[in-house]
Amino acid sequence: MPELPEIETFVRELEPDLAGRKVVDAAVHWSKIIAVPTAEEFCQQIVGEEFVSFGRRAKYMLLGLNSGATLIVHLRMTGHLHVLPADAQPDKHTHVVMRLDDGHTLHYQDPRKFGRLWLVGDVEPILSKLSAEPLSAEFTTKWLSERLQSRNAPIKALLLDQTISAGVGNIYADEALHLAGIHPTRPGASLKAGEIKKLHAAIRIVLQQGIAKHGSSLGGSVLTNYRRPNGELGQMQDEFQVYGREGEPCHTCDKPIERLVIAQRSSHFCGKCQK
DNA sequence: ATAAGGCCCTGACCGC
DNA sequence: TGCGGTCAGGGCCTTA
Repeated sequence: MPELPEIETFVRELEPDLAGRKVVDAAVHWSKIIAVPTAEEFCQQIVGEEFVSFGRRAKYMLLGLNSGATLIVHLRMTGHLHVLPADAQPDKHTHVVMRLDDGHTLHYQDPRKFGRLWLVGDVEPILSKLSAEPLSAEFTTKWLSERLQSRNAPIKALLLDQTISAGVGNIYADEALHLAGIHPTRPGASLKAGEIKKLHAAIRIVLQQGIAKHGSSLGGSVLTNYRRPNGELGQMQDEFQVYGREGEPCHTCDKPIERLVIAQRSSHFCGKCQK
């Protein structure tokens, strides 16, 4: 599923194709995919806009437009944004089509229909609750420590909380906990200072590795939930130590990787390396 | 305030 | 081969 590294890859690789392009026509085929404004207003307002800046906040793509408005895209589970030739036919999972002034079209596809698009003048109301960017200087060990203290929920659940570690999802949470040697069921408040320091470092390391590997791609079907904008697969899945490896030997100690459901999400961990 | 559970969706997968 | 049931899962909402 697309998490911070996947979204970062998306934004970086979309920029060369979208920078300076103007939207000349837009159609929405499934209206709920537009969170703000209405689908009709979206189609009217996006026409004439030019893509001028490309950013990311946590798992949100921020596509800046020449009017000052921002097109925010969240891919959730199975969303894709692709720049395609003009004659590319929308398939049954294509919910938004934007025709560009250079003859290409921008398609938003999403089999699960969980993703959302916002077209707004002010991004703040949508992004205001997010924690600091985990790769920024603002995200310190102290910052993380303050948000874990007095929390009794399992650390795995807390890492998925976007007000604690923004941009971290199920995969990178499992990988970070393994790298830090921390068991996913540990209550947040039970972590010692040294463990939080290790966890803080581990979050940054796995996210940076994910970006370097252009994200992770899983599955081999239409639900292959992440591809780079050019259709290529990411490479991070080859580096996983625990995620999706239930029953396979831990690369460190050979003990089979275990799986447990925590906060309605599957968690993968090594019972020997993670205390 | 925190924590837990439900909901949105539908392709994949399993058992019969 | 076909059918029904179950699962996955991010973020938001409701409930306790």
